[in-house]
Order: sequence, then structure tokens, then C-alpha cells
Amino acid sequence: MFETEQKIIEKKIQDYYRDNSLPELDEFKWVPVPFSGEWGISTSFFQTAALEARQRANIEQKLPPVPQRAQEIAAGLADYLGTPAGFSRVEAVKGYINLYFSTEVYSARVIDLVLERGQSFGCSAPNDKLVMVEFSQPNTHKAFHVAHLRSMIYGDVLCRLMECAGYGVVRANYYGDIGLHVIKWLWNYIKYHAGERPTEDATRWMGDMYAEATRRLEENPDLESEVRDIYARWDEGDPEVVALWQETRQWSLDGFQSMYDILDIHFDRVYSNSEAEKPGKLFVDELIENGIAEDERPEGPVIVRIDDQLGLEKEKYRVLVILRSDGTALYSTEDLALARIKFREYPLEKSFYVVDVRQSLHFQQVFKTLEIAGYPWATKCKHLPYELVNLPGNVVMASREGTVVLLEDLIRESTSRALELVEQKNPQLASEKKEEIARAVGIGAIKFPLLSRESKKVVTFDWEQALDFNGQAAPYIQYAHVRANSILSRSMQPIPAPLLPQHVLEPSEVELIDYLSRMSAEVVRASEEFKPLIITNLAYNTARVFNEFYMNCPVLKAEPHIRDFRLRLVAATKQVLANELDLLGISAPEIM
RNA sequence: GCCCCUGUAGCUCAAUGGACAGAGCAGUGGCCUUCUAAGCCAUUGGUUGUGGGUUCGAUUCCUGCCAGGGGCGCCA
Repeated sequence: MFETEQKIIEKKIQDYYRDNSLPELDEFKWVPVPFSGEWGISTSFFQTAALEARQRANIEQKLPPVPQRAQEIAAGLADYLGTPAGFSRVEAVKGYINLYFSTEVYSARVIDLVLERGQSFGCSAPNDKLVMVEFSQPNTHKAFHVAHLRSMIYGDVLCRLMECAGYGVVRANYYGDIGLHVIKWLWNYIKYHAGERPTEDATRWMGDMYAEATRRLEENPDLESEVRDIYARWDEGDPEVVALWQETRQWSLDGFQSMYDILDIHFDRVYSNSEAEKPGKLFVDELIENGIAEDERPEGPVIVRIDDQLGLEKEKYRVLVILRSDGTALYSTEDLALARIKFREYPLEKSFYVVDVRQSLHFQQVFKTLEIAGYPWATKCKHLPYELVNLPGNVVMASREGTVVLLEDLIRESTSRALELVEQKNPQLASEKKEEIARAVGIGAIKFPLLSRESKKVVTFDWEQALDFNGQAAPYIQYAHVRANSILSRSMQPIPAPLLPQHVLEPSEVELIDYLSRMSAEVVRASEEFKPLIITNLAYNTARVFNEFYMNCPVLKAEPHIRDFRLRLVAATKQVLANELDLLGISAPEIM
């Protein structure tokens, strides 16, 4: 936001360096001054001092220790710079030079820019690069539970971040709509539930049916021949089996769709296991012909000895099995083909896979195999791993074990809890409005904890924590947004025209503006590092500082000029909070 | 056996190699005739698992060890 100012100062620093024959730096790292009531940018001179010490090590010349020398340089520069235009004060402290902004000019500039840009504030201009993010990847005919939530939410927010950072984004889903699990389900349905329709809670019903199927097969393994028979019929395209498969698959897909709708997640391109199967088998044939894959059938499967192909001594990529010995497809068969399909369909700069960490090796193997096969785009494929959501005691959620928290249960519990609170706080609202707020709060509360921690750390699902709406959580940020909205609507006037402040800004006003100004840079960083956490931190801090402002700085009862300035500041804060929440896929209610 | 990840306050988590390691929850004590108390203020709590190393400077980078989790030819 202050690149121009930074460049001007950098230029002057370079002049100073030259005049004093100091070693040149490749780049300056500007950081915000740790906040203590004033607002500014800062850079340190430790590196310069260290570099200088190294350069002169062979010369007989005594230099002071690095920290002391850094402080000397900072002090010399502070003298040299004086007080540049746009700044109120320059100081040299502990090896840093701190340049404090003239608040009246810059505070207005930040607020004006936010209000001018509105919903697009914080986002970069489109950069004409296209990326694909594949995420969610649910299996049909199975339960949809809380462990699946992380891919959905992480993937969705990565898309939002990259869109905001200027990329064109293809949001892709990849349904696991065929495989042994589906056939088991069909077998159980045909044999014991023929003709039945799903209950209202279709996804739960599908999951229960799957659990029933696995239970029956565990109790009586002899029945597995019946399952294999159905698989064979599906493979041959038996119209009856295929029709049933398509119909029942749709029940799952409809259930998934309603979940995506509730969570405000959408896709541009939906792939499925079944459509990648045949291309996958053809791909395997190509790899065999090219001498990349080894066909050990019928005794063994088709494999790629990746380390051998690369001539590696130590085992690293090991062996990838790409087709079963009976000729049926594996996940890897389909992944190879699907990667190629994606690049044929779209001119992608990058192809991301949001899949849990247990499949890291699998994706390394698939991408490396594609590279060996000579596809230049193979290096553009990137796996974005995330850790699991476990139950307390490090229990993995598994539908088969019955150790799951179903998504619909969590959402229902969370929204009904939120509804109780709305009833308490705002009993006068229409019930439709109450429900709308409860949805926003309940869903936000679910999403936030999954976004506010490192993706490579295990999340332990805990009911008490999931339903805690206080403190570091989405409702805190939403509430700040509501407070801002409340001030604006009570002001009974449109947002005042741009103006410069004529009062000495309170520390909480300065700090708030400081945080508003950081959004664009943080969005870029978050998208580059694939870290939604950066935005949850920013949003939380923005809300926290606004709450301080709210306590310390009356708006509606302030002197007219101060009131106008603060109304603009409140409007800008409301906009930024809404934009940040939107990036997190969380809605920002006006009342709660 | 090989590979990957994690270890920070009682609990859940932060911290572009840089200024005193910060929040929330829990605990304690305050603040609603003033813009919504889903809030604010104060306070308690740390040898960043551990031994070395690199660096002017390490929670961050390298390495040994300890503890936990995950992955490794026909599961997805």
C-alpha cells in the first residue's frame, strides 16, 4: 500500500550507502513498526553491518560489534534523511530505522481507497494466469463426515485467495463414484433393500447402507463372490447394474450438492472416477509401449519402477502400481489420465490437488511418472496436503468403525446453538431473519477453526470447542462487523464525503487504519504460501482492534468533524471485515 | 529397514532469521441509565521436547537424540 513511499526512501538509503561506501543490499525488507500508538514502516541494518564486517575482516580495522554498528548506521541515516515528505518522525532504535507516517494524510488515503474500491479492496488486478484447484473428492455411496470438511473448506478458501490474488481459477471436484465400496453398496441394496428410496436425510441413509453392507460382508465373507459378480456385471456394462448405479449415485450427489450449497462452495468442473477409468487403461498401455511401465500380468500388476527409471541409487519414489493384475483400474490409473485430461482441457499455469497428507507419496509418484513420460506440464502439478480431522484420543474418523461425526449433525447442532443465542439477544427479529443469522454464525463457527491452523497439523474435533462462539472464532469477527453496521445505520445519514482528520488521532484509530492497509499484501502472501491462516489472523486482529476503537472512540456523539471522519473509518472497517470474511467463505451478517 | 510431518503457557493455537515469544479458552478481579456485553480492561501462567552446530542474531535453518502421528508393489 505504501510502495511508492518505500521506493523513494530506498533510493535515498542507497545514495547514503554509496556516499559512505557501505555494502549494497539486494533488497530492503520493510516491516510495520511494532505498534505503540504510532504507525510506520521499519527496516534494520544488521545485515549491512554483518556484511561490512565480513568485507573488512582482512583489513586491519576495528569495527564495533554488529548490533552497535547497525545502530550507528541507522542513526547516521536518520540524520541524513531528516523528516521526508509524508512522514512525521524518523528514529533510530536498536539497529532499526523507524519512519512514522503523517497520520492525517495517510489515514485518509487508506480510508478513501477502501471505500472507493469497496468489495474489490484487498484484491489484485487479474493477471491472466489460469490455475486449477481440485478439492473435496467425496466418495458416493458413503457417509459425508467432518473429516471431509477440511478438504472442502481448505480447497474452497484457496480458490478464493487465488482469485483475489488475480488468478483465473478452475474449481474442480473429483467424485469417487466407482470402486469396490460402490459395488458393495449396490450388492447390499439389491439383495436386502431392492426398490427402497432414500429417506429425507439421504446422505446419512447412504452412509448407513454402506455400513450395513460392510458389516454383512465381515460377518459372512463367503458373500464376497456375489459382490465380485456384480463388479463384473458393472464392468461389462450390464444395463440393469449400470442403471441402478447411476440412479443411486445421483442420490449421493444430490446430498453432496445440498451440503455444498449450505457451505457456499461451488465447482466449475466436476470429474469422476468412472470417466477417468477407460482413459486410464489406455494411458497404461501407452506407458507399457514406451517402456516406462512393466507389465507383469497375469502373475503380477503393471508397475513403474520410478527410481530405476530415474537411475536413483537410493529408494525415493519406489514403485507405483498402475493397473491390477486382473486388468482393473486403480486410483493411480485414473490419476494419470485425469492429469492429462485437465491439461488438455485448460491452459493451466498450475494444477493443484487438495488431498490429505497420507497420499503425499502417491502424488509424488504420479507426477514423477508423468514427467518420465515426457509431459512438460508434469512439473506444474502440485499436491497441497492437509492433515486429518480426528476425534479426541487421536481416533480417525472412519465410516466402517462408526467413529464419525456426520457433517449434517455438526451443521444442525451448530446452527441450532446459534439460533438459541439469537433468540436471547434479538427476540424481536422475524424468525426468518433469526434463522439466516444462525446459519451465518453456525457455519462460520465451523469453518473458522479449520482455517485458522496450519494445514499440516492434525485437527482434533471436539464438540465443546466447535460450538464455542467466543474469543478467537468467526462470530467474534462477525460481531465486529455487526457493531460497525449498527453505528452506520444509527447515524441516519449516508457515508460522509472524503475528508482529512483535523483531530489528533487516537492510538486505536491509528492501529485500526494500520490493519486496514495491510489486506492486499496479506492476501498475496496467503495465496503464495497456501495459508488461509494468514487471513484468519488478519481478520481476527482487524476485529480486535476495531473493538478497542469501539470502546475508546465514540462516533455518533463526537464533534461533527470527528464524527464524519470516524463514520468513514467505521464504514471502511465494515467493508474490510466483510471482504476478509468473504475470502474465508464466511458470511457477514448486519445484525446478530 | 527407508521416507515424511509434528513437538511453543494447564488446554487449543499464533509468531516474512530480527525489537520484550503473542492470542483465545480455562482461573482470578473489574466494566452495561453512553454507538449491540457474541464485547472491553486488568491479572495469573514460558529453560519454545532435548544436546550440539551455522549466524551479529534461531521458535524459525542444519544435525544427533527423545516422544507422538503418517506413508512405503495390486486400498482410496
